[in-house]
Parts: sequence; C-alpha cells; structure tokens
Amino acid sequence: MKSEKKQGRPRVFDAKTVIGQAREVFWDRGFSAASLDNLSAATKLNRPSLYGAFGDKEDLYLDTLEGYREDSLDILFEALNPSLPLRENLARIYAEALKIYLHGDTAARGCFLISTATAEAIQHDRVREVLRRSLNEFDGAIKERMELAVERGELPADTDAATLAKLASAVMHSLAVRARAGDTRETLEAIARSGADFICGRL
Amino acid sequence: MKSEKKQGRPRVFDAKTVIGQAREVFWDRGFSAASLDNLSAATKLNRPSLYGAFGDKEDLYLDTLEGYREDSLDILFEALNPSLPLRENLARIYAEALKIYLHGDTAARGCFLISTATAEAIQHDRVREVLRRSLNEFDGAIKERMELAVERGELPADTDAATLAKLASAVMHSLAVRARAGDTRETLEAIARSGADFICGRL
DNA sequence: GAATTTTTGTACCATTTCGCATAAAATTTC
DNA sequence: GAAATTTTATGCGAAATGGTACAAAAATTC
Repeated sequence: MKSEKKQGRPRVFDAKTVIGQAREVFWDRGFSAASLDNLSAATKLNRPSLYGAFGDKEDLYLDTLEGYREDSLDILFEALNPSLPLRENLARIYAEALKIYLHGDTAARGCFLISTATAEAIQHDRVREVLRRSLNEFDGAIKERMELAVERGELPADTDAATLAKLASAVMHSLAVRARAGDTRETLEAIARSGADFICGRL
Repeated sequence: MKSEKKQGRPRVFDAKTVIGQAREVFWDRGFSAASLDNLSAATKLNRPSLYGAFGDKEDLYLDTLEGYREDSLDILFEALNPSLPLRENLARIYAEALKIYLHGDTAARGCFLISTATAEAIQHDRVREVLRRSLNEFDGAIKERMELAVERGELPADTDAATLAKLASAVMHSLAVRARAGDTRETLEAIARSGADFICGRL
C-alpha cells in the first residue's frame, strides 16, 4: 500500500506502540484523570508530537479504545475455536479475560473498556458509541458460536442464541468489575466456572 | 441523641440533600471530571462550605458512594421479600435496577458505583474498598435468599448459594454497563428476564 | 546542494483546578 | 447585650491543565 517513503523528517516512534503505552496510562487513571504530562512521560513523546500525530486527548483515548477492542476481538475469536466443545470455548474466554483483568502494578486493572469508558460514556458520545459497539460485537461473536452449538446439538434446539450469548458476556462483565474491585483470583475463577456450567446447561 | 442545639451560625443546608445533589454531578461526569465548581453550582454551596462540611472532593465523593450503597441495599432488601417466589424476587431486583440505570437527562446513567467508582478504583484505595464492600454486600443479601430457597425446595438441594448469588449479581452488573453504553430498555429487559429464568432453573 | 516538507523540542499562554485565608453574618451561652 | 462559636461569602493564589507558536532538525524531491 504505502510503500513510498514519506517526505519530511521521519517519526522516531511507532504509532501502535505509542497507543499501547497511552492505553496503560488511561487504564490506570481513567480518561479524565490522565494528564497530557502523564501521557507524554509514558510515551516519551512531547505534547506537540502527540497532538500532531493523534489529535487531542479524546482522540488519542478513542484510539486506545479502538486498539483494545481489536485486540480483545482477536483473543475472543481465538477462544471461540469451533473445533472445541462450547464448554471449553467459554472456559477459555473467561480464562483469557482474567489473564488481562488480573494484571496490574498496584491493583488488578479489570477491563479497559468497562472500567474507563463507562465513566465517560455520558459526557462523550463517541466514547459511548465505541463502548456500545464493542459490547455488541462481543455478543455477536459469541452468538455465532451458540448458533453453531444449537445446530450441533450442544445446546437445546429452542435456545435463544442471542440472549444466551448476552448472558455469557454478562459473566465476563461481572468478572471485569469484580477484578477491579479487588476480588481474588480464586473467587473470580469460581464465578467463571459456574458461569460456564450454567450457560452450557448445568446439572 | 443530639437534641441540644449546636452553638454558632446554623447551616442553611441539609447534608443528605447536598450529598444527593453532589451524587448527580458525579454520576454524570465521573469523579475526576467533576469540578468543585460543578458541585458548588449543583449544591448551591460555595466551596468553603462544601469543604468545611464534607472535606475535600474525594471525601465528598466517598459520602455519595456510601449513600448510594445504603439506598441500593434498602431497595434490594425490599425486593428480596421472602414471601414472594425467588423468581419474582429476581424480577423485582432487575426491574428496580433498570428503573435507576435507565434514568438520565441526556443518556441512561447506569449504576453509579459501577460506572464511576471502577474508574477510580486503581488510584484511590478507599474508593476501591467501598466498591468491593458494596458488591460483596449485594452478593451476601442475595445469597441469604438463595439459601432460604434451597431450604424451601425452590432450588436444588446441592445448590451453591454463594456462587449462584454472584451469578445473579453478574446479570445486574451487565445491565449496569449496557445501560450506560446505550442499550435499549427492551434489550435490557430481555436480558433480565432470561437471566432470572436461568438462575431459577429454566426448561 | 537548495527548496520543500514533516517532525521534534522549547517555551509559553490562557484557563481551570483545588484549596484556603480572611472577614462578615448568624446563632447560642453567659 | 457581650463573648464565643460556627457557618457563609468574597476573593485570592499557587499549581496543574490542555493546547499551541515558533524555530530547529531531519528527511525527500528536484
């Protein structure tokens, strides 16, 4: 695509890397409490460079949300591998989620989207829109797998795949909130296990 | 108790009312993005009065969280009336939750705790602590009702009441996030309904 | 190598932020 | 009614904030 070298002084940074570093700052502090100084320090770019490359703070934040959404969807599709039983798919989704949520320097960080974007969703329409779209895409991906499970007889024929998928997501949302609230790994794993049991038909 | 009149110039405000007004501001904007000017305008108290009565911004925010926790627990206990079937208890909990979450001037506000406290939970230990405690108390209240349901035969004898209660809460957490993300009432009510079905053992 | 283009770094600016000092006002106690 | 006590109101101030002007630097194009 853009094989031609761009004229002018070359950038010393990689945009994806910078967005990843900015994400860490927003993840810990939230959008509003993250200052351009924080972001500048974490990315090692001075403010004019940040501004020139990504726009204002909200633009940059939206970029980090978008990156997180993409990364998460990749992980989700990986976990939804249809050659595995549905029960195993859900177990993997929750395990991957907890791997992310429980990481953190001082305290577990939870989900980047749920923990930081919800707070801004009222005041910033674009943030709410990314949040809404991300949640729906997650639901949609799981729904596809549920429909396949119905076809295969992994789930009862009268299953409402869309709603069941939303319940599967609900367990994940709760893990996200609880992780950031400081719940232990053991507690969260127990919720994940019983959540998967329930979705797949316990008893 | 404190029947004696306090010496000095009397306050012109009621603390509970002011905390309620401050809550509205924090609910819409989040803790960090809410300025003392916003709070001062909403409460009609000037900054020194706010400061004198409630301490700094974080202290005031903690007061609003505490008030929300108490209000919510009251509503929860009301909904958990043991003379109703468990299915009806859950339906009421979710209905009451949605009544709160879907209210808002510009967009649905979601849950005050989940939408605003999660964002601050990493940087402010006291906020994380209130959040953790609140979630646990909610789980605990529901668990009590679940245990009663097991005794009564509303639920299978081998039910893990504590974990099942956490799943019931999980549905509520998801409603909270989705409401703030802009999901429609119909969507949320469908999740609530199927969530209750699942918990109580559908099929 | 000169002109052009883009990025970088320094420094700055206007505004907002939180918090407080100080004094006036309103009440109780004596 | 004077003293003591608490709350209110005005206004200040130091620091932090988001954003930008401007010139130097580093590359490409011609």
